[in-house]
Amino acid sequence: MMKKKEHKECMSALLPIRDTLDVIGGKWKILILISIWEGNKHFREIERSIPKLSTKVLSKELKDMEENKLITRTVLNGFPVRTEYAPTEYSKTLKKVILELYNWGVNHRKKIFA
Amino acid sequence: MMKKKEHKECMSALLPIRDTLDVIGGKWKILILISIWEGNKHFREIERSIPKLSTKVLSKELKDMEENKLITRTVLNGFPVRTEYAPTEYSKTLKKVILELYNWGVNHRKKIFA
DNA sequence: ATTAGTGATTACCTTTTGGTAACTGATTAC
DNA sequence: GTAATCAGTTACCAAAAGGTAATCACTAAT
Repeated sequence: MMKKKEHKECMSALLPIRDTLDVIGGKWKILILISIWEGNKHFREIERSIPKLSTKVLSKELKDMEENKLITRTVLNGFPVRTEYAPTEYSKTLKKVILELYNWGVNHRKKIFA
Repeated sequence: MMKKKEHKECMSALLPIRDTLDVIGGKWKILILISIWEGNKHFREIERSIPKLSTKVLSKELKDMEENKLITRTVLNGFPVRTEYAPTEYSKTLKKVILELYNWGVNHRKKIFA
């Protein structure tokens, strides 16, 4: 009988972390969220507030964020059809997380470029 | 003269967040870090502790993590050349961040699948 | 010399992601 | 009817990420 090599499995409890990273990870999601928090409401407004962000990606990300209940989408009838995006109360629960990411990042820059 | 459409720019202060996500984002980095925190020291050990992780990706991620001072790499001479990976004290500063990601993720699962 | 184990690297291919630009459809001002 | 604006969508292509398998260098036992 071969003795099986020992190594510790460590996959449990990883799903929630993965979930969070799916929601706020990637290049644009936090930027878009912050843009909306800052008061940008309309598609073009958000688009213009984030250099290099394409309509295609914005469109996709907004859908994701709506599914994740971070924003609401309301279509207003009238002169040029306008859509209003607004942050949910729930989205604010991310502020603590984002602050942690920010703080660690600030410190890390110091550490790495020291 | 056209009046320029107003929209709030919001790019400042985003770099540190991006930095943090570069360090811990992606599919594998947190898993690898946790594996090493759990006590796995050697390449094969880490590899086997994380199903579906390929040598190529592990190799790349370990390099990144060394650059970011999250782990140390020591080559030990002797019967089959062994390399030991160990977590740095500095890596532990990530625990708070990861805990926040975890907590938010747990709550988010409840929110979304409710 | 051959075989085996460890820690990788490389070449090759597939999948995913992202960017560009054109286009739709609605409405209103001219 | 023409142009312009808003909110997207679609088709097409390019770049990045990821997976598989083969290979390499080193050592040690046989």
